[in-house]
Amino acid sequence: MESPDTRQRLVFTALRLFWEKGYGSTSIAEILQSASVNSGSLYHFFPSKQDLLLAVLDAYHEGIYPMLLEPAWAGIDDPIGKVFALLARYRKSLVDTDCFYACPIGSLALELHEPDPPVREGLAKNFRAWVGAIEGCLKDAAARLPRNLDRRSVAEFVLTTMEGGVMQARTFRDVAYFDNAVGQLKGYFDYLGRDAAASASRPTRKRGRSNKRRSR
Amino acid sequence: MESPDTRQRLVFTALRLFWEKGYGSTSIAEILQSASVNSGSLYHFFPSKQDLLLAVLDAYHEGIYPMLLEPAWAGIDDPIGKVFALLARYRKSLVDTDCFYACPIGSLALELHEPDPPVREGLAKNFRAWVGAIEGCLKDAAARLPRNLDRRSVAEFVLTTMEGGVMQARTFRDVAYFDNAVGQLKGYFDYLGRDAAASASRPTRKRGRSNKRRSR
DNA sequence: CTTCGCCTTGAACGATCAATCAAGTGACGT
DNA sequence: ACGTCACTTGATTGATCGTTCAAGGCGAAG
Repeated sequence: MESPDTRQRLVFTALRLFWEKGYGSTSIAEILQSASVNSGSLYHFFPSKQDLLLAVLDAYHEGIYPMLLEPAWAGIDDPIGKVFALLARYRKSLVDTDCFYACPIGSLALELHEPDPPVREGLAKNFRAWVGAIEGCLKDAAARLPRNLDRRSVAEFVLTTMEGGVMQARTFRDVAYFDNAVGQLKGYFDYLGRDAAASASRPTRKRGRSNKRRSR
Repeated sequence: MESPDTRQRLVFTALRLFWEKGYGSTSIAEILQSASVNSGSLYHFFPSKQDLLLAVLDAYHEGIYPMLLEPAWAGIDDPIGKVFALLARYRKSLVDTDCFYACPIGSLALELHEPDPPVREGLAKNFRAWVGAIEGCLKDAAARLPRNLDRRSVAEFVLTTMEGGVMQARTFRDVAYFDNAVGQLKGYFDYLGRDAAASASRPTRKRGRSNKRRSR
């Protein structure tokens, strides 16, 4: 495959290296060598390393649907099944890399302590897209979840579980920690499902307890 | 307070700086200046920067009970209350630092991509101690949780939730994301509590479904 | 052919990094 | 008084960092 587009090759190479080694530990020289590009070309397109990072975050964001969700959801119709199919994809990523790499955004989010607003926004944008996809599944699940359950909040919690599970699996180099996180989340969903079924068979009781989100 | 112990001053200083800026972004020179120590002294005690990191991880491990759990649990007897009191302490840390810093171990765990076994073991040891403390609470909760619920797995899930919630709160610079994670976890615990109460009033049914952990 | 502008080349720069080391200090045992 | 040794001093090292820049290639427009 020929790749005449230097800019794109740089972004993809940097994406891979940042994923594998983190942002701070990936040197410009390494990116240049991996992409077979000279420093002048890089700095022609990106004024600084941080601008390259921003381009990487954009590229990742662009790829969330076609590269992540689409393949993960191939042949899966059940909306809640889609949620766990996506988690299964991260599991595969962990297993394939001996529990080294999974979600590049999460790693970058905790590595970058700088307050640079554009970088943070790039990370946040990725998280929002991911959560939005899960939220869509939960909305599609309709009556299988409690009626007044805040779908967005639960979707954020799925991200919480995924990232926390990945962190532990990486630290212990054991995918069982990720499996446990997913298993507990599954338990939570089971409870939610039973709750929805129970209140459906007992229509419109008054007591309006429910998982409402706090104001933000 | 006088501090004649150079070694200890180095460890505490490094602990603080690693917490604030991460490991890779904290230079030896910065540690030396902050601790008012010369490089020769540092390298007298620690052969390399990584050895200093190991000492920091040890020190943090030593401090988990006296510096973290003890103050978080002061005046709290309810075991499940202790779990959420600990989470509340991380919340306070987030609020106090404008959502910059909370759990130093989690940040380091995702920053350090190196496979150095001793470092990973230092991180894992800290996680294990934390999970062990939560596990103790869950065991104390006794009948308020389903009888055959795996306490260790749920304790690991509490860590998952905390770390995932901190990651999102940091990225969005908004503690509401941490609050949501804790709120969802609370919802899960509510279900577990109701489940325990229900099966207690209906003693010893046969169907032994339950949150068993996978083999590891 | 000339000119212009995009893109590439790659040596070089100053800053900063972790780490070194020869020289020294001072408390302590003998 | 002397030797020993744990500890300190701080200049210095070589490597590596992100970044710069003068020079040149090259296709398209005039």
